[in-house]
Parts: sequence; structure tokens; C-alpha cells
Amino acid sequence: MKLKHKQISDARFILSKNGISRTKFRTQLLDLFFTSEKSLSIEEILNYFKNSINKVTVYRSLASFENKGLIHKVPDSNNFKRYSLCKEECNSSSHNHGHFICYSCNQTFCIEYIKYPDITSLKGFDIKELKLTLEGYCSDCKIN
Amino acid sequence: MKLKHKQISDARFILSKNGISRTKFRTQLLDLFFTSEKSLSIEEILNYFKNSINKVTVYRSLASFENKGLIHKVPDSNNFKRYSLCKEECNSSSHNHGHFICYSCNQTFCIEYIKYPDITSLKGFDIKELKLTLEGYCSDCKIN
DNA sequence: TAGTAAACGCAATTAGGTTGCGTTTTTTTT
DNA sequence: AAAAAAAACGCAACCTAATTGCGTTTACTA
Repeated sequence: MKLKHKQISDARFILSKNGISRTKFRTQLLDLFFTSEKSLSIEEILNYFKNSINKVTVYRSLASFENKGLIHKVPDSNNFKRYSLCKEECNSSSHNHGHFICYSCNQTFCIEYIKYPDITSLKGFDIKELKLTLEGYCSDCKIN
Repeated sequence: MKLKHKQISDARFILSKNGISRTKFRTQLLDLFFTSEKSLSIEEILNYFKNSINKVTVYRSLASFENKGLIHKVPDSNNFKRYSLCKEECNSSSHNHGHFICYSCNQTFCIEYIKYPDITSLKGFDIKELKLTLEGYCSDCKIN
């Protein structure tokens, strides 16, 4: 990772800007989101930190990041908690892009560039959000 | 319910056809799905049967119905298990319609008639299924 | 109708997630 | 830079939806 140093300082800056204490762990966790293209589950985070961190701390850090709009929940086919870094387009109530879930490795990928169906109203329903989830096999898991 | 008798006999017939024992409870449960337009959660089923049935039995009956393709899981914003009757278009791997989840009452409605975005391939991904979930307020819960 | 297979119910267990609280670290104040 | 206040941490205990084991009961089938 060429930009490691810059990313770490980015992480520290962003934590401060959002009123989150710049602890060693939270800085590393936010940096992990920066360097990871994929979404992260609690289990993956615990493994990454080799269980040097308590799971309660992970849960609370993720909740903090989410409240400040740094990350957002992504769907998981097994209904586990899973998070992904927010992009520019995300706002507090809408993370307007699709997600791809791999049947095999269970990774969730944010898919920025698919078009949403144009649904603004539906008889009788007051639609606030729209979620599109694709499932199948990712490039690492599919049989070629 | 005008068609009650017919529905009960339908339920019995369908259970037999799918190799599921026609117990009193399973017949009533399948019939409940027939008469309910909405999806059902374990809690709602237990309440309906006034706790005369054990929750383990409910879980196992639902698993059995699902394995035989009679019902399918529907998304729930709180990640609880929730099921809905399969329609003609459903097959073992795909229940190709959208779902609407109400923020307030948490009911999930199957939406048959919305157009899916036309995604058959996505660079690097082998897409097997596509899920569209709408969230907001249903007609009973929205503020007019 | 006897034998086999499936379904049932109870109790115990699993596992993801949460809460309480005393301690430590970070941030703010002076 | 030290003291005070606030936020984060870690442990243990807890919560609860869901699952498993197993002995009993009910339904199917030959």
C-alpha cells in the first residue's frame, strides 16, 4: 500500500473532524475501511486485529462510525452485521447504490454504477428508500 | 372468509402433494398463509395460534414449507425470520418480485408488479439472483 | 392394524449482539 | 503542562432469535 502514511493521517483527520476520539484502534479500523474494497463483518475485523481487541469495542466503534455517517450497513445473506465505507453520494438516510453478495465467500461488494428502477410511488405505499441486492458468485469464487 | 372450507382442503391437498404430513397444525398454518396477504413472522404465527403450539414446531414447519418451495423468506428490516407464500412465478432459486417493508408496523408486502432493472451481467460477477426491497410506510401507517 | 416415518414438545444450547460498570485513554479546560 | 471532564475500553453477564437432542405422539404405508 503506497499511500499508507497518507491514509493513516487521513483517518486521524476524519475522526477528529467527526468528533470521534482518535484512539489507536479507531484510527486503524477506519484505515482498514479505506484500504478494503470490500465490506467488513465483525468477525473479519476481529480476525484482522488477531483478537487483540474486544468485540464490544468493535461493535461500539462501528456504531459510532455509522452514527457519524462514515460507514453504512450492507446487506448480508446470513443476516450478520456488515459495514462498508460511505461514498460521496451517501447521505444520512440513503446509501443509494446496489450491493452484490457472494454466495460462496459471503463478501458484500458495493456496486456504484447500476441503474435503479424508477419507482417514486406505488399505490398505497409511501416509499422512503430503495435497496437493490444482487446475489451470485464474485470473481474470486466463480467457476470459470 | 367465504372460501374457508375450500382453502382448508386446498391446504391438505398441497401438503400431501409435497410430501408433508397433514397434521392439524401444518394444515392450519398453510391455510393462514393462504388467507394472509402479508408476510408472517414467527411471533405473529405464535400469537395467531395463541401459544397453543410450540415455537420449535413453528420453526420446523416453516423450514419444511420452505424446502418444498411453498413459502419463501422475505427481508425484514430487523433481521427476523419472515415468510411469504410463493406465487406461480417463484421457483426453487428465485422469488422474482420486490418486497416492501414498513418502517412502522414492520410488515413486509410482496410487490409483484414493479419492473426490475435490466441487469444480466456485471463485470466479474456471476449474478444468480436480484432482490429489490422498498422501505417506507404502508397505507395503514403513513400519515395522510 | 402393525410397523415405520414424520412431527411434536420440552429443555437445554448456540451465537450474534447488547448492557453495566469500573478502569484507562483521550480531549478539554485552566 | 496538570487537572478535570468526556469518551473509549474490556470484562463479565445478559438478552433473545434460532437450533439441537431426544423421548413421545401422531400420521402414513404396506
